[in-house]
Amino acid sequence: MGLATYRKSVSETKRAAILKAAREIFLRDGYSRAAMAEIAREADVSTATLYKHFDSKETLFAAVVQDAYRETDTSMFVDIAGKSARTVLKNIAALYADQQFDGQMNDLLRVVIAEVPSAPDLAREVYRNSVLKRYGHLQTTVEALVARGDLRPHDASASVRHLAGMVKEFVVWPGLFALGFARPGNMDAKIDACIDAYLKIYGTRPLESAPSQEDKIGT
Amino acid sequence: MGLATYRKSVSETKRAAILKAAREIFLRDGYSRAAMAEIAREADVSTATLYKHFDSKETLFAAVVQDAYRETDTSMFVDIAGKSARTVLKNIAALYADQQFDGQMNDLLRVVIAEVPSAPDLAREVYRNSVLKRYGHLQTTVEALVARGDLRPHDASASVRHLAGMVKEFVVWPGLFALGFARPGNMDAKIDACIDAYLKIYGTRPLESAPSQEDKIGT
Amino acid sequence: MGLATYRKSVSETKRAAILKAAREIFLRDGYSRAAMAEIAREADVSTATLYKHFDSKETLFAAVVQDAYRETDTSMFVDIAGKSARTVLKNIAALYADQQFDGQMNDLLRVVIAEVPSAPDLAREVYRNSVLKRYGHLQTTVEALVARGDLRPHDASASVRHLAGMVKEFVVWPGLFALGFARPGNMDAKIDACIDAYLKIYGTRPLESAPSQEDKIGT
Amino acid sequence: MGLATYRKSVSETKRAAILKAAREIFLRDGYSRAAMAEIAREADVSTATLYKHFDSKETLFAAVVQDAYRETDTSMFVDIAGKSARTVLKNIAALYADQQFDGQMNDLLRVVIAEVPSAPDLAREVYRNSVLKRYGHLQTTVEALVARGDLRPHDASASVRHLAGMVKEFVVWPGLFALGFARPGNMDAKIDACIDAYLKIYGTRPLESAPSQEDKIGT
DNA sequence: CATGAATGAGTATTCATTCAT
DNA sequence: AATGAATGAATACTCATTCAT
Repeated sequence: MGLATYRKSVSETKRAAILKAAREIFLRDGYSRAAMAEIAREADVSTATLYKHFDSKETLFAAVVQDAYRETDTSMFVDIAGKSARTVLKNIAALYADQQFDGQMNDLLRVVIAEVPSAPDLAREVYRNSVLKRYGHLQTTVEALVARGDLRPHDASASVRHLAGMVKEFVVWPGLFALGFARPGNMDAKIDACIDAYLKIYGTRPLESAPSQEDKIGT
Repeated sequence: MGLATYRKSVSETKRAAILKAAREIFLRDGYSRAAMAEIAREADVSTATLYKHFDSKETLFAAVVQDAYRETDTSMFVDIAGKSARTVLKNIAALYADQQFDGQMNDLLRVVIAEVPSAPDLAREVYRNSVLKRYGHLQTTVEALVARGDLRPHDASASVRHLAGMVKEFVVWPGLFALGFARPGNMDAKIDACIDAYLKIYGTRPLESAPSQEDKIGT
Repeated sequence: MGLATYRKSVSETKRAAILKAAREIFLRDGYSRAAMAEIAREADVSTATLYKHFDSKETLFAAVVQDAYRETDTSMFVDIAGKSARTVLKNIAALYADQQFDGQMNDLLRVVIAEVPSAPDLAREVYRNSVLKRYGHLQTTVEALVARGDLRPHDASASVRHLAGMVKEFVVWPGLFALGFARPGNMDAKIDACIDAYLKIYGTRPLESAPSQEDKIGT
Repeated sequence: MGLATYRKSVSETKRAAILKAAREIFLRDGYSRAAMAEIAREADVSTATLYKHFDSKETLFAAVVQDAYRETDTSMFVDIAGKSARTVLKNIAALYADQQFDGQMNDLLRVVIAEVPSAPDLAREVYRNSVLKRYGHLQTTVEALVARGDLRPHDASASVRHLAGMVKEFVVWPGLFALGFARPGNMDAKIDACIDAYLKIYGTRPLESAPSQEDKIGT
């Protein structure tokens, strides 16, 4: 049994190494240009071993994507107790931005989008499990804020998408068009401005602790 | 000269046929999977003729993209005279949506995004000439509405991106994750909701002719 | 008839332009890499016109070669009257060297040799009409020198090849291995040394006007 | 390790088969006309395997050339002890002729020369490692003969090239102009005549064991 | 169980030659 | 007679996947 355990752990190690290498290569080269042989070399395993773990290039890619989203998707629940609506929303947005930038989510998203014609199921799954699931979390939070009286009653399912759309405009969209798009210095101010806009519509208080954001916003 | 004219017209015809076929194949298969031979066959020319017109696969793809954007980018100026802010913004949004859906812009965008690692210049150019240029047009219009007193004075360069972000969330974003994403039936209502949100923040009048949109919005 | 003459002269002009362009391109790129389209462009004619004059690439190449050799092969007769054997042989060798270097003969030779597998007849013809014919001329001259008593009686058909072999070693051989091999500064001294060696064997006089060549020769 | 050894031997076998096939095809068709697919077929491997062993057509060709010269270049040292100058030189010349004819060196040389425009480095290397190196060996031998008193003191670096030039005239030169030029029956007599000429200039003894070569020489 | 050599189908690109005007 | 656009066959090279050891 000790042997079996040992073997299993070795196997798991290799699997992790393959996933790491594959992520790197897929992100750098895109799906089509990524070569299985290079992934194997980078992971320091033989191609045969690679195929022992993942049936095909497609399977491997799907695993890379799942793996990347597994790290992120649960972490967006926040405790609203003792925090203003603004603070809560800012925290969530900051978390989201962190994930996009630090986890190379934009690069990954780009590859997933690229493979829509040949892997439509994967893209749909990513959309559901990542995009829509986040909206769900956000909506739950927003509804809690409404219940607490920090936000006016409204259709939260629509408002969260408005908010998300505004934030993505700065956090995701430019990253789709450039490799390695990094967090600009004024990112926080831009996100603040989105939340301000949101609170102007749905907030119950005049403009709680509103920073004079208008002068900070430029391009 | 008759000969030259004849040849030119034949050549133009073939060029157009190639572009059409290339667009179709690129949109269907993505860049990497698209085969020059198939494009040639679809355009009913030989591969050599194809290469007479376009130096390489990359060049051809760039031409397809330019071609697609040429059809759209000039058409977003609207006359605001005699129209309410809401009407003006709705018209622009509708125009944008039309372009995205009818011109297969989402599919094209996906392919451009896919090629960021290998054709970063093309992507940057698309981002500039298409995305940013549209924001410029929209900003001009918004500033005119401000000048007319329909909107409150504000940083229009930021607000147009907020508006665009909200609209894209419904018009573009889902289209990146699915082949042939078509305009959903409730698209107009969703766009209306975005504009309502925008006018709630920047509008000068209470809520001019506001439709009760909230009950129409679901998923 | 005036018209016919005009046309003919135009045609001849074009033919000459094609030959000139073809020679240039063939010498620069070799046979296989030379492109008919580029030759036509360089000659400022259409490809169709090119094919009107020369049936095929092979035909054109053969014509280029014939043309090149036509300019040179008749000019090696020299008048021995009033000149020493040394002077006569030096003149001939100098003439030969001039032809090889100025007429780009080495480059041409290289292309002919390259095409032996696909154009054996052409190579054989070049060998006969150029190499062997020159030997014939040289032999005639040598026999005249023998008759005059400047050289000892011997098998001139063999001796001329020995002389030619020695000279080629310096004049032709290195040129086959390098593009654009130019006449080195010490070429004359090297040729003199070959002729000295020749005269040591076949000369009748001790060493008529022998320059102390040994110190000049190095590599 | 048994596995590694096995694989290595299989790999070496394939590599050798590829080199053999490539040599054959290159010699037969020349560089440009030779097709990698045909070489692979002839070697009974897939094209991919071929490319595993040799990065490109150029690399393969260079390897073929190196391989051919590796077989020959070390073998030209001869022991002069107890042999007359004539015998020594004859042995060397015979060795050289054997290499040229048996090793298909003339055919190979032709292909190398053909590729001068596109692979100048390879040609230069062949010239240095093969042509010039041989001259060096020959010069060493000649200087030993001078030291022993069999040849008169002279500039050996020049004289060996004269000798080589004379021999090449018969052994190499015609072979460049015809595919599969084989050793003619009178080759030995022709080579003898070259050595006779050489000894007439540089030999110290009247004409040791001189065969009456003059009647044997024709064309 | 791991290996890495071998596969063969697939692709972008070139070029000698023809033909409708 | 001259044009130059069009052809289609040919070719170097790549890569996901398999299999004998």
